[in-house]
Amino acid sequence: MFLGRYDHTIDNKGRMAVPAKFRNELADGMYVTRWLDKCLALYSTAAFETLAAKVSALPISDPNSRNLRRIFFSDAAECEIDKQGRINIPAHLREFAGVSADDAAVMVVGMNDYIEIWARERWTQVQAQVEEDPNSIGQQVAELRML
Amino acid sequence: MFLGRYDHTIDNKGRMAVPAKFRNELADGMYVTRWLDKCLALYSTAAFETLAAKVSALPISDPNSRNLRRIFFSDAAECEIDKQGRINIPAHLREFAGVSADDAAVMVVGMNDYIEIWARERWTQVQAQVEEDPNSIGQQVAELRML
DNA sequence: GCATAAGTGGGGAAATGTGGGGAGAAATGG
DNA sequence: CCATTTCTCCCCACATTTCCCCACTTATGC
Repeated sequence: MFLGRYDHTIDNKGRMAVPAKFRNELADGMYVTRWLDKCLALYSTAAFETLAAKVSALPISDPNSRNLRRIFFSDAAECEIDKQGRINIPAHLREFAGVSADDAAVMVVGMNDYIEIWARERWTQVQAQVEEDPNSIGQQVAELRML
Repeated sequence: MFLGRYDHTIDNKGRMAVPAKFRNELADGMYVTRWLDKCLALYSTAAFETLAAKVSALPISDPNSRNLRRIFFSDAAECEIDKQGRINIPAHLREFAGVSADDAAVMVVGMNDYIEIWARERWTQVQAQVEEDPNSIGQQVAELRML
């Protein structure tokens, strides 16, 4: 279960520290790929394979399904963790997510069954956007509790 | 069943003592997250997992659902209790609840199936608000009897 | 009043996040 | 084919944070 958010950096060699609390669940390897809303997604091997199967099962006749499949697979990369607990994010993914600058600030966000990696500026925007919403996050969660 | 309220403090390391009477029910672990009215909620593992499953089940195709999910999981944290019966409240949650000052005063409130954590000032405000409106509580209780 | 438990504070060891150097592999150009 | 450059990976080093343990004070119960 990936929870919480962590302020990290991607150094000028493209390395990013994986939050220590996430490493156990990623011990069997991990995969990074591009994701919706201009962020990156990091999956454990098991989760990635499950998701890959689901994406592959989408009807090839549907244009949206084809596009999702393209996004998902074409930019995916396996990540290996070094002795300092860091992974290497491929250059094209760093560019996609807007974290290609030297020592770029990123937010690493637990999403229960996967992890999202955001340029910090974009993350604060998302957060601000949600806070502004009159139908607040708390309210929506409260409604979910009732179900 | 969580009952009663307790005057506690969060020290400058972010640690807060869990009321002794709550510890039995939280023996299997607990999770803290943001909640309505700028307070924090503390759940038992079972209760949190139920809620997390509901949030995870929201459709990823909807941008609002994606953002809801982001905020929910990014502000949640598993809490481990130390030998003194304390838990660590993550910094971003302390800020959210207005208890980021050193040795901040908090109110820990039993809410039957979960626990609320309040900055003491905010708690007294809420209480005062209720006192000002003597009819409302009686009225609501009366309405509840109808159910 | 005494014994036990509960809440609070602080010190020290270990883990975490980050930066940089250097060996080796891969790519480029002659 | 060789020499040079570039890139990747591994290791070490440092600052900071986190975690664990011990000690003290207050509250509770017999």
